[in-house]
Amino acid sequence: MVKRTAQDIRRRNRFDTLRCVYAAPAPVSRQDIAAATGLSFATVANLVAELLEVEVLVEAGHEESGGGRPRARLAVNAERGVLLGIDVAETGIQAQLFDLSLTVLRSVELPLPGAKVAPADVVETIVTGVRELLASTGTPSSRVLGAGVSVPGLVEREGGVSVYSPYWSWRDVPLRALLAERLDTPLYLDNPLKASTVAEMWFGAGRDVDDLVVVTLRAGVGAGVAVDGALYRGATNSAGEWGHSCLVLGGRECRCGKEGCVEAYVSTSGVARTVRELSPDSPLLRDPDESAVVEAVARAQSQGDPVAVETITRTAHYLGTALADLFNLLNPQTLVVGGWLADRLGEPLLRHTREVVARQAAPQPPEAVRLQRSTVPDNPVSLGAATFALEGFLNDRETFGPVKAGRRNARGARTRTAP
Amino acid sequence: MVKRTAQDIRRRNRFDTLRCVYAAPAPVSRQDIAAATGLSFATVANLVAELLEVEVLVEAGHEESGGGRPRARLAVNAERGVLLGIDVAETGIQAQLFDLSLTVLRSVELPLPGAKVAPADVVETIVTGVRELLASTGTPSSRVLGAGVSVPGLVEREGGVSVYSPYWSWRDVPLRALLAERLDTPLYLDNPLKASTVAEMWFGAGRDVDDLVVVTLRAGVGAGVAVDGALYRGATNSAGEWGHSCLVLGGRECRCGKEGCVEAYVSTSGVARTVRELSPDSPLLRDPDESAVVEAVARAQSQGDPVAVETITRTAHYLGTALADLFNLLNPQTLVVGGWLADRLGEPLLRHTREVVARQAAPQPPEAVRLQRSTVPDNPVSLGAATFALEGFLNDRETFGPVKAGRRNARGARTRTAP
DNA sequence: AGACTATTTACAAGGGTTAGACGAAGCCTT
DNA sequence: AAGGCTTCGTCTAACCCTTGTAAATAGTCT
Repeated sequence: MVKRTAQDIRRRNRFDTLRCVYAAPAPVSRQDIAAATGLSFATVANLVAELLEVEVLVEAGHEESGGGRPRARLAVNAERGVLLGIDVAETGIQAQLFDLSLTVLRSVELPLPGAKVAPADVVETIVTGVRELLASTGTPSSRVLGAGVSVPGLVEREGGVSVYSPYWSWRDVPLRALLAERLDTPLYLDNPLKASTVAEMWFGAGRDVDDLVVVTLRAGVGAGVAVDGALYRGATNSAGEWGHSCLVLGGRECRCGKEGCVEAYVSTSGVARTVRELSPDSPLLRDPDESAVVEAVARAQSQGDPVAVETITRTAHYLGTALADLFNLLNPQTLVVGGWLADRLGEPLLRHTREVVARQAAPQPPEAVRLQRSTVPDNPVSLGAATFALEGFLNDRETFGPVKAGRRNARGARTRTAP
Repeated sequence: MVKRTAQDIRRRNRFDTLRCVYAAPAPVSRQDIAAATGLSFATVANLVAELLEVEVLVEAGHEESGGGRPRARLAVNAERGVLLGIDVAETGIQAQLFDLSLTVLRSVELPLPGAKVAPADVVETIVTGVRELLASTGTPSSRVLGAGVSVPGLVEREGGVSVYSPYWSWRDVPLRALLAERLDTPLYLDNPLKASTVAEMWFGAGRDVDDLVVVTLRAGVGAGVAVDGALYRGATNSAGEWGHSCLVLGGRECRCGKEGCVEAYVSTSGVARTVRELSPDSPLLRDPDESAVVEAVARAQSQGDPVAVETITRTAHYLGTALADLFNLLNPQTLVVGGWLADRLGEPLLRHTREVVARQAAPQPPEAVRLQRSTVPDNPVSLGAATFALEGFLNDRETFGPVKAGRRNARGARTRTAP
């Protein structure tokens, strides 16, 4: 059984406090934070003092006051340092440099060799990308607070090992160790589903929600689950493998070897297949590339093309059925749909899906079924990876010591004066 | 956001400590508890002292010692009081009286009126059952520490309200309030899935596991999820509604109105349907009652009857597929299958199911896929209901105050002697 | 009886939260 | 310009929880 200590509470409260600051569109006051987190004002003041001390937060002006001392406004100190977020995908990597407010400063995309990709190739590409990001922005590596790396597949997080990667058939590749030889910064490894979920929790629809499910629709599909404000990882950090859940027993063959997987219906290739099933010689299939088909469907449906419209309807039916199951099983406060496919097919798909979900999720009352599109801009995976680095930094015991004697003494407290 | 305090830690540790004592087949020492929970010995000694004080635990002899002070053995004080567990099902209720070691002292079953069942009927039946249990055992009601009531459907736990009950079309019935008028004991309301899961966590396969999924196969089917040693409830306490997840899009009609639900395949009626599909005039169907069909299948398969064997195989295929999805999505340490159907079909079903799950849960390594039958004897629902009452009692601030001044003073500690 | 050993108990220290007193910083009135 | 009023932020003492460690305890062994 995992042990829980008082410091976990503190850590959690620090997270909540900071999440509040990130979540707000404008600088917030200590009072706002206390109200939002449910913590006492004293505690918030404590935590904020600590965050100001290490310069993660800064004071940013004051609120208007109608008599009485004006509230100080707090904001993230974007200048405090930078974070790296790296999204390793099948065909290439995207590396992004963020300031501490998690604004993208610069990004690069680098292809991976087309043939069999070895761990060394990925390491080399990442290192190149990182060097380029730092060089082009003139950032000394001392300012990097941490780097998050997302690799597909099963990841053993603490050890920084890619346990299994489907594309490249990796087994137990100690990726963090390999990268640590080349990069001098704290490294955090996880997979894209977890990264997207964390991004959504800090900066997206999960900001003011404690239980949510994030579903990502791209070439593959998957889910991330957050319970009680924390990412749910399961026993071996592989919770959320939802893409190969069975939607149709004995249905479409899936690339995983099974039949009827969710992914065979609501991924990029799944949608393309739906088009082919509906109308094998539809002009939508002119370009055989599956992404192109999806783009074509998106364009055509807005002009009322019947095949495109029916494709959307069917996809919504598949997706809605699968999502209703998630609602019933996990009962989240809200369910977020993101990923390239969801972006492309956008509101029309979601609108239909919402109807299906509402119908199928009975006996859940309809208002309990909140379904929304991801509000995270740009690439949620690299943002999420950077967020892992942020979380890691916030847990750094060097910076955020247990109520440091130094600081407290400086303020004259904590030193027992009596016998 | 829900607030976390230091007392939560204490409460949690108290639970863990006691769970240890319950879990062990024989009385355990403080050292055993410390080892099992990962707590320091001092803390365990603290908690045990408190539990001894309120007489929930008693010392039960000493271990053999090869030189040195022998370890004291601790056991639950069964005499400390009694708990009630009430399982309200479609056709009748089962009420059980437990001592504090959660041994059944007596049970009664009472039918509910066959026609439309009103809340007052259920209340009346429960009250009758409880009176009978107490009268027949000569238990004064002052010895009852609490009563747990399981009702099917959606339950709003804090309020003690049955939000929706499918059998009787109840909506927002304030069951706890109604019962409180008639019974003078703390009441805890929840549904059968949650109850079974909690029973499994305290007394079954979840004793030494922090993340588990409990699947119940009866007339209906459902799941319960425990995360991090605590029951996962979701946003509105309705997590675990798994029975109407889609297994076959457009498949068998389900009584819920949807098609292809898990429940239409692996419930009692689902199995009977499988038999009918396989061989419409099989002798297994002689008795048209669905439970009787399942019993017949269980008997016949052990004699190698081909229809029965094929029924088992198919059911295992359905069940295995559905369970593999749960493994992939939730990644529990272990998955427990219980319920009348699982009891009847027993090991043959599980053996086949295990194979299917192992095949379909890739890329999970096979050893990560632990699938076992429920080890809770008798009725897990009423046991779980009683466990809710136990948990409630353990959270009672009267009994387990925050480090009570009284007790501590008696022992001479905690009173600052200096200025 | 005395030595030895392992278990309990007691206690102080350390980490956390929080109410409440008090100084600080603005508005407003006189 | 001074003083009242009001609200915010800091500080401190009090309380809750865990835990390392010294002292007391209760057995076995010689």
